[in-house]
Amino acid sequence: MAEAAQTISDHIHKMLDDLTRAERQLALSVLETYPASGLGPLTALAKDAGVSVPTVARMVQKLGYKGYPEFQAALREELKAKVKTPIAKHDTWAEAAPSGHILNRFTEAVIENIRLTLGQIDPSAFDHACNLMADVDRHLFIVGGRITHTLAEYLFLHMQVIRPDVTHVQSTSNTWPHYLLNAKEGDVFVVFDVRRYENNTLKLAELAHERGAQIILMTDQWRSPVHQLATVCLSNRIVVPSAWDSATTTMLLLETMISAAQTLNWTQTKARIEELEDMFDQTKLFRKFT
Amino acid sequence: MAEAAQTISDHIHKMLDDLTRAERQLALSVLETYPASGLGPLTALAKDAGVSVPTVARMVQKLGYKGYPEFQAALREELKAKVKTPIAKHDTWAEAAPSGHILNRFTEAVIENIRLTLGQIDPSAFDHACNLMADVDRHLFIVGGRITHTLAEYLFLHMQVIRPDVTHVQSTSNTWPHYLLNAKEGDVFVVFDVRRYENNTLKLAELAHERGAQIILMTDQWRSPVHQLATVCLSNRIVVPSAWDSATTTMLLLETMISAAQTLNWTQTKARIEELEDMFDQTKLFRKFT
DNA sequence: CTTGATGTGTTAAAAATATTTCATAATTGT
DNA sequence: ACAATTATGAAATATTTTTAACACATCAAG
Repeated sequence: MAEAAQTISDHIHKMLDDLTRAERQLALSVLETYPASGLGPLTALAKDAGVSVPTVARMVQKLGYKGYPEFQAALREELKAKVKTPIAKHDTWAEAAPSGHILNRFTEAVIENIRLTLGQIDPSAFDHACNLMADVDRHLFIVGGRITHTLAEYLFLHMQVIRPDVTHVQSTSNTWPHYLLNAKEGDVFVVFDVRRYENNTLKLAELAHERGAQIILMTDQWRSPVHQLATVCLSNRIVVPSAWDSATTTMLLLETMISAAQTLNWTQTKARIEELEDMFDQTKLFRKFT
Repeated sequence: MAEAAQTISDHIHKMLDDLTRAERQLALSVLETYPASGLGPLTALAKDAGVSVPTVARMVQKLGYKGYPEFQAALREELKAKVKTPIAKHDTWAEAAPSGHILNRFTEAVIENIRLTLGQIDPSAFDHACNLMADVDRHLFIVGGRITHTLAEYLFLHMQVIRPDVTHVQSTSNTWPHYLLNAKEGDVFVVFDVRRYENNTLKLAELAHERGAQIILMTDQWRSPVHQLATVCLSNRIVVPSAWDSATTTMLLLETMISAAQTLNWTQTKARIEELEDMFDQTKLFRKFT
């Protein structure tokens, strides 16, 4: 199947000497705008290269493919593989473990999730979300669900240092309506909702939206119904070889947002960190030396 | 012509809201291995995405193309243009953002952390930790600190489903000595302690160790002093371009351990999941349909 | 629970694309 | 220069792919 060694374009290069005039003319045309030209219809390629239709068919057979469609399929495979970054192909992450070990399988999946998630993010929407989160004129509410409340709290802990007026609301708790009383127009809600989307979370989002609040939604690739109310919707890939979904990609995005928000608010954040450190010193919560 | 925005993938992304369920499922599949999947035959794409053939035809029309071939032609054009640009290197994760954008800088750092962390893990120690965690004859205590208690709780929520006898202890709380009363020889403590190592955590670990418990430590590359008491010590890289450290790598490792533990205990886990689902159904906590 | 509207998949017809056949042109060796 | 060989393209055929038509299923409103 012409899988001699490397890429198909290399293979064509090597074959160039064994091709006839018309075929070579065609081959060079294919290489000219590789691989796009080879992915179109045979007829178009022939016309483009200035050769006849059967010439194309004959050349791909000479290259070792059964027919033009098979040649195209090979090109697509190559393209697919190429899009994966070199780091994603790194198939053993824990070098000491076999490639089938859960450490490697799981990591592989997570890296792929990260790649896909980041690839689909709209940076301007992301920046907008960070600006909203860092805006101290707006009260910041952070809403998590049954599992995601851990992520919500992680965000809360950091935002609390970065800025004042941050509240952590747990949608599974029946106390959340009380928090909503304080929400006013222009306030910001960061809502976590991944599959097994929660009714409470949706209700909370609806009420917040009615009150004129801005919603930033952290969800999965299938997107929680909350997304219809959201100002910014960040969807994460979460599928891994496990009975549960992965929060790692969401964690990454979250930390990136924290980092961005902290930069936006740096003067204030710095002062607050110092104050916090002072308090830690006084309570002797931490060890003095590493 | 649908050349409204920039790339076709952007356009699809923007359109996502106007698409129906099956169409969205298809669109996501297209984006997954973009652009390769869209360059193959319609039939293959439909099968790949798990939707019917006409759905594909309808979606591309919704996107503004006259038919599937026109859509493909547009993809090829885009591919042709992309290859011409010399910097086709995939060193940017969020392609739409400049390489200096925090999204790319942060992700780059995290991936590097993952690579280094996984590279240094001893698989047999890792497996040993998973076995201990999955062993239902030992009570499992999960201990987190000021920030890490969120990770601890994440682990707790999942382990709680996988097996009975799991307790979440927060070292910053003054109630933890009470939990220790129940700890007996052979029990397992998963302890989270990253820099700004906490005195309370160390004390707790010491007492647990005295009582003959096994300690699994999740720490950073400099390793918490708890490591001297630990049966297994898993150290993570945590440095990122931020004022704080990253928990993403730790989250990855955690989820991998959950996945491994769940496999070890599968029969029991499965039964427990089913029971849980039943209860969810009865409480109507979740939405029935996506 | 029924109705109407919308979405979705199965099937069949239409269109396009790819392959084969064959006649002609170009090339090579004598 | 002439035959033998090989290469090439036009046209016909076969195949695949795409589109259109229809029927079933699903969901929201009354």
